[in-house]
Amino acid sequence: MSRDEPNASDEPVATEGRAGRRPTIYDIAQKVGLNPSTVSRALNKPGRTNAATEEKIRAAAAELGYRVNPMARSLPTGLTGTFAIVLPDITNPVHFELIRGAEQVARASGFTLIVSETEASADLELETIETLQPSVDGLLVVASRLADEELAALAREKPIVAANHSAPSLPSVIPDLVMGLTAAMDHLHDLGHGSVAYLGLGDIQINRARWDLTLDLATTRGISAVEITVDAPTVAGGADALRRVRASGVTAVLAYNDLVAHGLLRAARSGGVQLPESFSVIGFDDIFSAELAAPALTTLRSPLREIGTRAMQTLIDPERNRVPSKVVLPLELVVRESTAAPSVRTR
Amino acid sequence: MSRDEPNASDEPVATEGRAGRRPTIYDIAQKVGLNPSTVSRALNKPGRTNAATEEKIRAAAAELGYRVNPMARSLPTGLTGTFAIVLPDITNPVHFELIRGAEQVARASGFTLIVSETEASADLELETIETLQPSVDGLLVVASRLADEELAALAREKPIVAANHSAPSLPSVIPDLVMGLTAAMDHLHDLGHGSVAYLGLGDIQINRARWDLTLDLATTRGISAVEITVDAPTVAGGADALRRVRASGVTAVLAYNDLVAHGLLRAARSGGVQLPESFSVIGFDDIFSAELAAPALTTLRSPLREIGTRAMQTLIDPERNRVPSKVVLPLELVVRESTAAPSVRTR
DNA sequence: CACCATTTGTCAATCGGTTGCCAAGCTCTG
DNA sequence: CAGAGCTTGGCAACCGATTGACAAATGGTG
Repeated sequence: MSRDEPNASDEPVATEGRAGRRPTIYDIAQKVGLNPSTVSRALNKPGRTNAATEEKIRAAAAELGYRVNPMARSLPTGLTGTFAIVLPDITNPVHFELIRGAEQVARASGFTLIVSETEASADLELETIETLQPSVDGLLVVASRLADEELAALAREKPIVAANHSAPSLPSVIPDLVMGLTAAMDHLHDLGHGSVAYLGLGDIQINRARWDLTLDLATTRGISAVEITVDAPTVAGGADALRRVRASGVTAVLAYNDLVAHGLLRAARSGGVQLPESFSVIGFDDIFSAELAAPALTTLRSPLREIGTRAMQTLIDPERNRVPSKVVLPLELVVRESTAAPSVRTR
Repeated sequence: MSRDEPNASDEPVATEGRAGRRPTIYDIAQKVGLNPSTVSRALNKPGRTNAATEEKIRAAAAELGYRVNPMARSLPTGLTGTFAIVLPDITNPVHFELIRGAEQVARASGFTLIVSETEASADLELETIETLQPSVDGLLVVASRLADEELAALAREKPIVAANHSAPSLPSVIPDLVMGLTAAMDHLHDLGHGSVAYLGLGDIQINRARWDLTLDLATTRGISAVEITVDAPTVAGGADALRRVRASGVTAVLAYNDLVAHGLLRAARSGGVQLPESFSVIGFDDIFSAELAAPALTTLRSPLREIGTRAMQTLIDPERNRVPSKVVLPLELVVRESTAAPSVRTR
């Protein structure tokens, strides 16, 4: 099988298009002596051509190693066979499972997935969506920083589905905050906590929803609640918040996500602060590392994978992606070691 | 701002193409009274048209909100402005930073990134690459399961760069195994270990390279070495291996990656096995959760982000992506709590 | 056997850009 | 002021598919 052209010096190898370029439907048509349009129909419109003809064409296509050129196809049809997922931060483990869920559904249906990161910037998110729109059949926006009206305007161009946050004008797939936060507050209340700090992200929609609800549920139970804002939803952001948490005097903390909780745990450990003796911590999402931490993290398990799959299914289904439906998935409390009764100092 | 068409029942809203479709260069041409080809040149060939003309065209384009249609452009040029990254498992944190590095470089150069997962299957990887090829200008394959010859054959179609594993026929970007594993073995040797188990993945290229080298370095130092194969490079795979690790009687373990190491740590903790007293563990990659584990994981820090950026740079640069260059990046040992001298049982 | 209804394949336009070639218009020089 | 040389814009072909309209072929019926 040795290639017999090692003397390639004077060959037109420089440009990418080598002589034996990809076969097209014209090549197939010529080979079987039919019109290209017949080839196109044989390959894509079942029943539109004679079974024998179709078979002959398929055989020729297989022999030539033909593959449809998605770019060429998208021009007349306006359909690209591609979806994009737009998220604030690729490296946040929360998004991995979500991406995977979306990717698997897309691929199973023959679609390709473009992934794009917005670095948690609204401007960049807008720019990204606009740039991507001509190349895709729809978009999945995760934890968007854009206002509902902006998203609604963009969605007039191509369908958009919101994942992990709620956009009233769009179909959205979100975890059941009421269910999850109720369980978390009940848990703290049962343990005897009388105060809680919510470690949040400030003024973005997804964060507002959580804090408002937390406040409601806490006061209903006679628990005092304060909000402490972190700079970023990351380990570093959580670590930075330790001083303020301690200063606040609360006995329990509800973190915006597990990364923030992890940061708090790590800062506590390296600062010699005993957890959960000094204060309890509840995370959000249940990323894979939650159970690996010390102490293992009590957290709200978000059905990330399913959020991704359901969101992508909604996007693919033209029936549903236009109406602002809302899919709410269960959010369960997973109790591990980072929560305990307050003021039971072991030393 | 209330939309005045709630009575949409008889309107042609069903089909996606609404009346006010995207503007094209023909619209711009008409608006300024010039030929579409002039518009195309004004927008893309700096200096090819009169400055005044260009300005007029740009103004019209901006006013119309024109955006080039990537699909239409790719047809005559054969260039898509898109790259794909193909990896075995999206949810492995190892790949996050790598993806992010690649994505940032791609975006900074105006390219779009497609992400595709192969579920660690060679067949699926081949299928994926072939499917994606017509849609992209090149591919980044991470920890490929394909043989070098297969990759070389595929690379004749579109450029391919290998990341995190070495493919002799392709440009590759890899961590410096010799540097890293030497440091790891020196560390174990200094601590006084006389035996080590390598927790590997079996017969794939990236794993072979590590095990062969580990074996060399161990024997040179008079350390006995055995290979223990895990089913999957995951937390579950690592947890499963605990029994075999204990049975082997080694005092130290080198894991294929941090996920496997994490699994081992977790299984040990829940099984009441004290670490690092019973045996030391060294991971690979230094994913973000390594320092969060208990005990915090000693590991080889792989420059994931930089692997991603360098690989994407190589892919973008037509000078380099054809020659099988090899970029080797430093792999450093990060000592934390999971390694200690052997047989110093604290109890 | 004439005629109509289906099936099946062909023609040609189209999607939205890019680009080689050509010609008109301009400037500059001798 | 004629001619060379350069700049600038226009024409038309082309990339690889899809699809509406139509015609040829086929089969069935009275």
